[in-house]
Amino acid sequence: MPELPEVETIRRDLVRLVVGRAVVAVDVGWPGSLKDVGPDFTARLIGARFSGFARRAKILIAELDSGDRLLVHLKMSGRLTVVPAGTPPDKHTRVTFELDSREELRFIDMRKFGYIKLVPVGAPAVLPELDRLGPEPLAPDFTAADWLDLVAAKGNSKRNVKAVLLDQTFIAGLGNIYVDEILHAAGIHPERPFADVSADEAARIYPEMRRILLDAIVGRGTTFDLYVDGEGRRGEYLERLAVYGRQGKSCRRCGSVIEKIRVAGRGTHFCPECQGG
DNA sequence: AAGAAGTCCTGGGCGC
DNA sequence: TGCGCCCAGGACTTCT
Repeated sequence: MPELPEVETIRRDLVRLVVGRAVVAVDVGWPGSLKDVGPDFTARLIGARFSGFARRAKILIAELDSGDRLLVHLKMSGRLTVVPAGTPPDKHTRVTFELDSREELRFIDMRKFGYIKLVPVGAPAVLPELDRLGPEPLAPDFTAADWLDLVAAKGNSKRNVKAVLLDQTFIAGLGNIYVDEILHAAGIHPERPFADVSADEAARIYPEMRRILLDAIVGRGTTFDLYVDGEGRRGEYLERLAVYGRQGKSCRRCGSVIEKIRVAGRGTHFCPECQGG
């Protein structure tokens, strides 16, 4: 389940492996992966050269020298990997971009939740997928004061704190794994109503959020299930997780048994001692 | 209108 | 052994 650190890891891999490469062919094995794409999808990509890869929240933005862009959302099970041409096909390969380097950029997505959307050159500058997103937690100009302003603006929400942190329009890029990790590090129970979170507690979230996301990027992401980086390697942050997937095990900080409950429709892991019962 | 619930999808794990 | 059931979850749509 790629979240901000996993998508950022893939982005960096693709900058290294794919920028400068031209598309020589496109094979669409499952058209359902393509979103708002016309019949000219394949034709307008062939001959175009990848010029850069950006990221906004969990969305990867491939930039082509034609001015076209591809928005890629991996959702639950999506993968983007670069393999030598002729590598035996993965069962769940949905779209393959053959490159002029005798390599292939493959979009693999077992659960078919992910998508690739073509944004043609000259399209309106405001894109609905990106426009509604909240701030990037790791942006250099996103300060602790900005975070507290954000919290204050949402301060009367009756939703629990986990649901708010998962809300991409509030803060962008967090998903189920890292929200559990951040709330544990900040010592806040995931079911607490957001409106009841004190200013001190809210202030604790900011540094923990930044530290955990940065550490996870350094570790090349978390492979819990299907995630791999641009070269097909697993992320190393799994072994550093404090609570996610550790139900029944002892808390690394206090030794209490980690619990798993359901919050905001998501499996939610927390320490009853560190996070206040 | 905020917030909750339903929806999409597949494979793995479980109980019987 | 094999079948059916439930679970995983991001974010959009539908409901209350």
